[in-house]
Amino acid sequence: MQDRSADLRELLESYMRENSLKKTRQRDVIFDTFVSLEGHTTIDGLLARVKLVNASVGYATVYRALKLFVGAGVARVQRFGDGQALYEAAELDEHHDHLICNQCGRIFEFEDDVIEERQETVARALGLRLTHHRMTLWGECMDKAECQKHVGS
Amino acid sequence: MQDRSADLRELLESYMRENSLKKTRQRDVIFDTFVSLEGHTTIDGLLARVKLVNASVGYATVYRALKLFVGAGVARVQRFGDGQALYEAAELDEHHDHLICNQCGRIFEFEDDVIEERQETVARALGLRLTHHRMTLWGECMDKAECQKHVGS
DNA sequence: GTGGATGCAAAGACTTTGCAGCTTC
DNA sequence: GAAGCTGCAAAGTCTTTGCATCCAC
Repeated sequence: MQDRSADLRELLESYMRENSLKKTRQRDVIFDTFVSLEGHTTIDGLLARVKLVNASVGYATVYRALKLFVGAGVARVQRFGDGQALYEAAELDEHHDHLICNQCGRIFEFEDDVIEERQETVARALGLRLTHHRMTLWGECMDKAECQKHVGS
Repeated sequence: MQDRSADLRELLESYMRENSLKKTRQRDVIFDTFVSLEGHTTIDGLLARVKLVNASVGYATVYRALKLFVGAGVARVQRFGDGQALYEAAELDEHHDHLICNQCGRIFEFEDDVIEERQETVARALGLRLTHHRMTLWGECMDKAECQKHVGS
C-alpha cells in the first residue's frame, strides 16, 4: 500500500511537472486523503475527510483536484447509477471490475483474466484496438444474514 | 423486428394492467417512436421524434414514459460518460454489451457467451447470484479512414 | 512578478416534481 | 366520478465555471 501510494504520487507529480501545474497545500491534503481511502468515494465524502485536516478547503478545489487526478491517471470515475460520481484511486498495472449487491449495496471488486482476454478478442473482431473497459455486475448476496448487516451502510 | 416490438408492447401492457396504469395517446406515440429507433436515444432525441407526430407532447411526459418503460422492463438506461442518459429498447431474451470508439464515438453492440458464463462464475465465487450486468469497452477503430467518416455523428 | 490555484457564489446541464386541468376506465 | 395522466414551470441534484484574491515558482 505504501508502494502504491508512492507510485501514484510519482505519477501525479510527473504529470504536474509536464504541464507546469503547481503543488499546493490543498492538493497535497486532497491527494493524501484520497489515496488513503479504500474503495470508492464521492466528492462530498472526500471533502468531509479533507476538512478534518484543513477546514478551509472548498468543494470546487476538491472537484478540480479530482479532475486533475483523473487526467493524470491517478484516479478513475464511475457512475454506477444515479447520483454522484464515485472516484477511486487508479490501479497502476492490474485492473479490477465491480460486483454490486442490489440489496445491501456492497461493492465487491474482482479481476478475471479470462474475461479480459476475451474482451480483447471481441474488440479486435469488431475492428477496434481496446483501450479500456468498464464492467459492473449486479446480484444478490446468497448469504442473506450477512447481506442484511450491510444494508444502507 | 415486428415480433420484437409486439413482444415489448405485450410486456408493457401487461405491466400496465397489473399496476392499473392508463393507456394514453401520448404513451402510445412515445412507445411506438421509441421502439422504432435503432440503438440509443436521449430523452431530447426521442422527444424531437415524438413531436413530429404530436407536437404538444412535453418533455416531462417523455421522461415519465421512459421511466415507466424501464420499470416495465421494456427499456434500459445507460450513462456512458457525462451528459444525458441514453435509453434503448430492452432485449427480451438475449443481451448485448457495448464497444465505443474513443475517436468517432460509434457504439458497436456485441454479445459473448464466454464472458457471460464467466461472469456467473465470478459472481458465484464471491457469494452472489447474478441478476444483470453492464459491460462497456472503449477502443479505437483500426480502420482510420472509416473512423474519420463518423466523427461527431 | 506572473501564471496558476483557491473559495465563493453563481451558472449550467439534466433530472425530477408540484399542480391545475384534462383523460381514461 | 375517481384514479391516473399531461404540460408547464419550478425545484432539485450535481457538476462546472467566472472572478477577485492568493500563493507557488
